[in-house]
Amino acid sequence: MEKQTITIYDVAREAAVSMATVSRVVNGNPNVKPATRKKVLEVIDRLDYRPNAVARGLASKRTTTVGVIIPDVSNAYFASLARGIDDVATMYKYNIILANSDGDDKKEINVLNTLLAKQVDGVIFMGHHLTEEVRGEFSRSKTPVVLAGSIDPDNQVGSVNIDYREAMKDATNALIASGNKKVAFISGSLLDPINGVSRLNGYKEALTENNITFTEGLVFESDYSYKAGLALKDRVLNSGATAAVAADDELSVGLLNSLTDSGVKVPDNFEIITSNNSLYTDMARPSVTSITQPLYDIGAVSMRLLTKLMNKEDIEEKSIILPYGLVKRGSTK
Amino acid sequence: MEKQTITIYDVAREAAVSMATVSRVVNGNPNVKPATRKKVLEVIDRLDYRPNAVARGLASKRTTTVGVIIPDVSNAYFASLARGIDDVATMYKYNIILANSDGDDKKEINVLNTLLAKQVDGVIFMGHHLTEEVRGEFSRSKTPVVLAGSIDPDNQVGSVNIDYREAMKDATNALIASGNKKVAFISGSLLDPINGVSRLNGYKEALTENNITFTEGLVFESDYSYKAGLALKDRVLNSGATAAVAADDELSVGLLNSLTDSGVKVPDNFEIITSNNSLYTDMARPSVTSITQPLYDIGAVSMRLLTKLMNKEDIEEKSIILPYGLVKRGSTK
DNA sequence: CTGTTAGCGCCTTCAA
DNA sequence: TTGAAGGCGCTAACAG
Repeated sequence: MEKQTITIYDVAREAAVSMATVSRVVNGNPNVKPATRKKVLEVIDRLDYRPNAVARGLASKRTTTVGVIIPDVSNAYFASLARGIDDVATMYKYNIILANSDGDDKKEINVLNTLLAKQVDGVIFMGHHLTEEVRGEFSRSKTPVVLAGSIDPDNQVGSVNIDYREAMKDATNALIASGNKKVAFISGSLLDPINGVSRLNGYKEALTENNITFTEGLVFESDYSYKAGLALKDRVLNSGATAAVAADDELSVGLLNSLTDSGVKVPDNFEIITSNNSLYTDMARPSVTSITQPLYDIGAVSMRLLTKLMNKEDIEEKSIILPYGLVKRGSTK
Repeated sequence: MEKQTITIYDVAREAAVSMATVSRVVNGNPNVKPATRKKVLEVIDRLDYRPNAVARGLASKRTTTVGVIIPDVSNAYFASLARGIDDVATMYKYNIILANSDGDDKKEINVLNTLLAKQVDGVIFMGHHLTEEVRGEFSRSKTPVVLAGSIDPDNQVGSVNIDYREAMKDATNALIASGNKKVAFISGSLLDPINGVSRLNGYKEALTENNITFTEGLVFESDYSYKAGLALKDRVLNSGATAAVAADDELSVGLLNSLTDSGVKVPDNFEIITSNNSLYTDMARPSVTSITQPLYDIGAVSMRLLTKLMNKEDIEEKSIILPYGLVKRGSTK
């Protein structure tokens, strides 16, 4: 037989009070006489009573769990965000349902729907782009949403990011300042606004400021992976580039290693600046100069923003921009 | 006002059938005449009805969500496991509530309790050790549990691992075979059975087979981090060791880099074999020879095992051991 | 193949 | 400060 689950009703009977009273002490409602509270608490302890959160969720319409849609937890960038999210969630007594989407539109929609079916109180979305369909679901649902490390061109939902455009501009300028005339721009899909709009524009602005003509041939659309970086070497060298700004660390280290392994000296003959300042940049030899992003904080602040939204608090600004930096390492002169 | 949530009752009314019938089509019960099924489906579509999973959970006593307790998602090793877990969970229509514990006993207990309060159908636990308290909760609860990449000395719950002892023995033997007389053993806390029992025993066995006397001075208890690896260099060199087997990749690369940076040639003057074959081992220069563990699979198989447990299927063997390997890279001769 | 009827365990007015 | 009663939205026998 199933172990008899003990309910609020059992506690009420044993303590000789009503369910309502038990409910009150369980939920910390102050309107209970200390004496009865104590009595109830004792019975709860004796019976080892555990409130059923599902029943509570049904009755109260709050589940204290939020959905987190992430492209891939095993990617260091997103994993850092996720850690920040969970820590703040825990702090505010929420749990997170984590779901990997691989950045795939269909999966995102599916996952979002099951999350909403499970009545999550809020959703944090990470992804390289937002399809119309996903945005449609967001706006038709009453559930608050925050984008973490992801751009929303329309700015309809909350979001937390750094200024990718400025950061990329700074990185490009730094490379130009050290004498590079041809700086390659390497990113993931340019269809993603974070690359095709924010970062690419920052890159172009730097060129313009330095009177350098933009060339399509120096733009490389790739994959956020170490392998993709390894594979990029020849194309990059053939383009005549003597430096590169890249949107991903694994990608950058891949490029760096294949360059080094084939005899190209970094930074003497080729310089690299990457974007995420993950552990990879520090481990590589030479280590990689990088834009620094407060990844953990982006996650943490996103979750904090979401708690406010769920709480229907007034929000000054739904689109939060966090500061970035640039840390110089061995891959630049 | 809140957007009026539409329920199974609304659909029943509009389709002129009973709630039971609607429930049947929603749940794919075959006992419904195709015509009525079609009719109901149309109404569902027209009303944009979404079943409420919380209510379903309360009524059916199944939430189709499992709890995953993880020390730290931003650690590459655990993140890989987590990805395997989520993929298989999705495959079987489950979602995962992910909770970071930092390997802290208190947090583990807390998290486990809220997970159980939320009526998860099962739990996957990852952690370096299992406290008595946690094991107590496991056994007193009816909820199935599987340990992923974690040892249970008592073997009371399901688990999926590799044979850490044999793997470490092989690695140590390889180092001895290439001429090293003094091989350092570097791991996390020796209080964790995976280190203090499995791995250390494998290391000792290798020594014994080669008539080498075990020395406490060659055992280094450290932290699973890059920094800890960097900090270990002097102590390791002072011990007279000419090689090391290590239990963690970040740790290993830290040691490797601080060795290289201070002029010690790897592998000529010092050899290293690490344990997890993460991307770090491939990115490092020289790259690091490693035991290969099917991390993703450990996660995936754990979740698969859990589905069987939740389904009350007969299990041949609750403790699954997956194969490991050894991949030679630049850190060994 | 379909409908009726009880709950699942808890919260939340509304009275007392 | 406490209790009674009515749901929350859905599933699960059990009839028919």
